[in-house]
Amino acid sequence: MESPVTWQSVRAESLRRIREREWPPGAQIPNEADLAAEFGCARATVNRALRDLAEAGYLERRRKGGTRVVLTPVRKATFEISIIRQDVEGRGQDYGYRLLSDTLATPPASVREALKLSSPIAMRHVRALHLADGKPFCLEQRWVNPIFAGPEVRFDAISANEWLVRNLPFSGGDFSFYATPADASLADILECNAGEALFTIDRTTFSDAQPITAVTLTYRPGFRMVTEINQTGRQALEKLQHLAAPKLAAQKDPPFRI
Amino acid sequence: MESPVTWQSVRAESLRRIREREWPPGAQIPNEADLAAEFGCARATVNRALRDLAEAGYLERRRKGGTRVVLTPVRKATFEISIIRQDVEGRGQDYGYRLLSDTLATPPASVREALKLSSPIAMRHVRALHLADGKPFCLEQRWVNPIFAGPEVRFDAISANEWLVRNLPFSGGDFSFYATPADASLADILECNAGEALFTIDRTTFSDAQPITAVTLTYRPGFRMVTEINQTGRQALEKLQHLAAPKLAAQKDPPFRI
DNA sequence: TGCAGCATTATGTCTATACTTAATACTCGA
DNA sequence: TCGAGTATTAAGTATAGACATAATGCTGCA
Repeated sequence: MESPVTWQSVRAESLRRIREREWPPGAQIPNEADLAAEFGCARATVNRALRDLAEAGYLERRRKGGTRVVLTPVRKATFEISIIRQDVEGRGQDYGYRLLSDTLATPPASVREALKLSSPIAMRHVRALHLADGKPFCLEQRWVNPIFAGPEVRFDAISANEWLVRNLPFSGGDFSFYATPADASLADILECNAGEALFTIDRTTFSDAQPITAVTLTYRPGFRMVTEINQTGRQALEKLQHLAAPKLAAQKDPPFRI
Repeated sequence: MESPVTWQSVRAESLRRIREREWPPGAQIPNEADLAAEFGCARATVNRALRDLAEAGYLERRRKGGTRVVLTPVRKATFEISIIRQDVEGRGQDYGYRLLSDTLATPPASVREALKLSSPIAMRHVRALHLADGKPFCLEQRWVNPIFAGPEVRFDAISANEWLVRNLPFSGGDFSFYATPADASLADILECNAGEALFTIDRTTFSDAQPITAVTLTYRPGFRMVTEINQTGRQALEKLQHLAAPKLAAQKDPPFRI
């Protein structure tokens, strides 16, 4: 009895050919129908495998144009952005939270621009400190559109970070990551020296073009954000050995957390 | 004539139900067969749509357990890691490159550990500066395993970054991002003030458990790494209107570059 | 009561077939 | 020679049916 050729095994074998330059960078590979015939499986199975490799950045596919190995592979790294409490607890540390201020004010031009606000409406300005093992971990400075979280929503027991993720999930936006020097105020809050280099994340969030929130997260000195490369790893290699004894194979998406 | 129900339209309608809490967080959703019947399509089509939403982090699926909406959505941000030259050119700036040093030396313990080297073998230590519009953009400090790039490979015209990506692509590894203060040497090279906060990336690369390289990329002050959230966007909404008039729909993966 | 083992169930996947769509390549006429 | 229009190609997707697999949960025995 022949065990079926799985799409993972087709992916594994294809990846081996790419890695070992049997299919060199820039080259066109055989079309799905031919590969299906070679592997002894249905075209849909080949399609699934090659589509996966294309999503991972190994191949480029075009209708009629066929499939080719990318010239300069653009590797993809994926971050899982979890709420800060989960992040701290995931490090095995005690999580703490302290609301510093919560006022209504007109955001500065930079924030209005990031949120694509034409008129200078008043927004909630929330500042809060996240603690790990009792020590400052991350300062959250946030502008919240009061339409989404009016004054009845208090951020003294639960952070705006967590409230928003729980209550307005599934929204879009963008991130930017950079380094800032600690000014006197930041140094005071994060209990570090003025001038220290701090890892910082800016994030804006929208719901269907409506601005929800803009936040700056400033982490304590020494913080690192870690991820693994999107390595289509090692699995399902046994299946195609009658073809070419694949050495490496495939596991999907082992992403990381910040 | 009935136009066929596409998997994108099923994804769009499902996403709408998630967003509008018709399928609230934590709830179990109907099984594939039922949804296929409801939507009037094949189960495979529903499978494709729900699998996509699961990959995007909206749903959790388990055999026999069924499919449920995740409680706290862990958003995924995807970076495309391109070579530095492409990154600079993509900003519309002139790219320049200068090799600073290229020696053989024993890497320090921290690097040996990151590369999982048991014995202190000699590696190539390469330092080079990437320029944008003639000004320092990024300092590359790299340890390269000479097994993969011996002395015959020169890094004076093409950067190690680019040579490795072109010649040893498709390898795995990990990243970490953090902020460092500029010491005197960094300040000198990057033409900034000592003590300035610099965005830094550490990266290690392996090929099948063999260490290839460990690199530290230190960017000039003001550098920002930008990405968009993995927003399953807006498309293919017209198809299921006889069902429930979806408002939002789906476009896949708009990732960014560093 | 407790647990081993089996029945059930929902997702995962493969197949074969058909049709759609994007894009290249070719043809033919100006 | 060029360019418009058409034929062809390869990927994209839908479908029905079948079987595989992982987990749950029930049953019955100890």
